[in-house]
Amino acid sequence: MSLSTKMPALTSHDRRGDPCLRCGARPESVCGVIDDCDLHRLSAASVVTAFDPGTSFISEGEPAEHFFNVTDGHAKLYKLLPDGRRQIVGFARRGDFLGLAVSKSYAFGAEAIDRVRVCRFSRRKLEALLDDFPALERQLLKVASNELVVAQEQMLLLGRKTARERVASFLRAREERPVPCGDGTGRVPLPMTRGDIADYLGLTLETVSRTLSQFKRDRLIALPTLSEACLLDREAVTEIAEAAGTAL
Amino acid sequence: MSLSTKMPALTSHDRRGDPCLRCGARPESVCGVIDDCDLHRLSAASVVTAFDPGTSFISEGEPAEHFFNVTDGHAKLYKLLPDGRRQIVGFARRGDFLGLAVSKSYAFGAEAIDRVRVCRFSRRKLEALLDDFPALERQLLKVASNELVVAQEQMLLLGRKTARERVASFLRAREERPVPCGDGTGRVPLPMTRGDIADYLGLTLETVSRTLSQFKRDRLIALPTLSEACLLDREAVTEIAEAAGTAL
DNA sequence: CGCACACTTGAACCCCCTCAACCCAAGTGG
DNA sequence: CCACTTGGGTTGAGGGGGTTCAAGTGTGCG
Repeated sequence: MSLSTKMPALTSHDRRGDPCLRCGARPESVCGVIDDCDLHRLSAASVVTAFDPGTSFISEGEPAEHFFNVTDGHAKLYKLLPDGRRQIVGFARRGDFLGLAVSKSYAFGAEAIDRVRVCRFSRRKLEALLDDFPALERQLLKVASNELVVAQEQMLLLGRKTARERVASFLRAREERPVPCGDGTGRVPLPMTRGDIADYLGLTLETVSRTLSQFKRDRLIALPTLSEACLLDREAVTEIAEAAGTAL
Repeated sequence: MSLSTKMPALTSHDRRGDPCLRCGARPESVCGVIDDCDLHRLSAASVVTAFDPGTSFISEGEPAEHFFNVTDGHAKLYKLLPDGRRQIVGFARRGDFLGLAVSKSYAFGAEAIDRVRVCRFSRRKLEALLDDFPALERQLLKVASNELVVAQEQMLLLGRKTARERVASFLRAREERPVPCGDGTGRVPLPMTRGDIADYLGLTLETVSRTLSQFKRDRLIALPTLSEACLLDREAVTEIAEAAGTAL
């Protein structure tokens, strides 16, 4: 990748050579609020790293020395109980910022699902960046607020929804916006395992599997491969997810 | 509505009479980061309001025009499903900032438990304050991050803990720091009803009641009144909450 | 191919929910 | 002062949704 990028000797203000400038994650990430001409500050503060599938790159409870910006791949974020019970608190994809939980130690662990690429910032350097770019800080506040809303929605799911409703909600939430599945039905990539989905929805993997099979039998979805679902009847799935049919 | 609510005549520059200066919530709230001499900017932007018990002062889905800073009392924050199922996503007390979820509409409803007093800010005025006081913005980011950590802990509770573990976790989390109960055992104020606790923990009120009774029978807690618990055996309750005894 | 791992499917069980009765304290009004 | 109401809380019996345990069935990759 790095070969043949004919770069004129790097000056602090580089014209087109800055890696952040070409980063595919930039438009979907907090970096988007930084002007092109300031991007070199970002790239100077960050280290690009990649993790193989299954690699755990954040450990719950460890000192939080780094922040991560995911530029490619998927990761699961989880919390554990001493006896091994696991709750996945979120999945991170391109553009997601990890480590927002500004405290002494990480509030959750993170493990790569497929091959994950990240920009890593040290705590110190990120704080310096925040001082210099108020827009970045405001963007982080916005991101954190949105995460909070998502987390509250998940609490409703975990506390009050049935298995059917949870799985339907999950499918709707992970549906990709731009890419419909064949004839306009929603395409849902599922890079994680059924067990991961179960630990995200507060169910067992058997219940997730059974419910997906049920949806398939009812022609609500199709499962062309293990790692992809198609919403054949978006309307119906949405209704189940929002528990709309059971009202009254 | 109520008697004798004489609001101190508010001038934009009050010398020592600034209500924010005397506000008991200030040290526990985001306002704490504002210098004394700038406090008048805060009080000028806010309107003090009180709500009777049972009053709903935020409705989920309504346009989010105001932010609230709770200065006294307790409120429950909740989300509803169409058929009436309810999930309480948090309880707000003195110093808590509501409406952080910066979006077009409120992500949850709020209802006063006891008599609640708040400072109300319009969205527009708050944003102006954020522009002028970067420290306030940073503090909000900190608060939001902490809320996120709490939310993730609650996801673990809702998704993976047993009823016993949930109730024990709740008691430990709501234990008041400074005021021990009599002989050093932890005092836990419970201004909310059993039904509220149940909707917070993803249980039924019967299960909450049964579990509390069980704890009482086992001499782990005492229930001197309906709205107060005492942790007689903090150690044991903590162990149950963290599922520490069940490991291996 | 063939192993390994993930997923599916089935049957029995259990924790918590549902439904229902009862208790108790605080009003309220005659 | 007591009968009645009301709202929250407790306790009990029975049932159900999801889990647990246990085989099977792909499916991807060496």
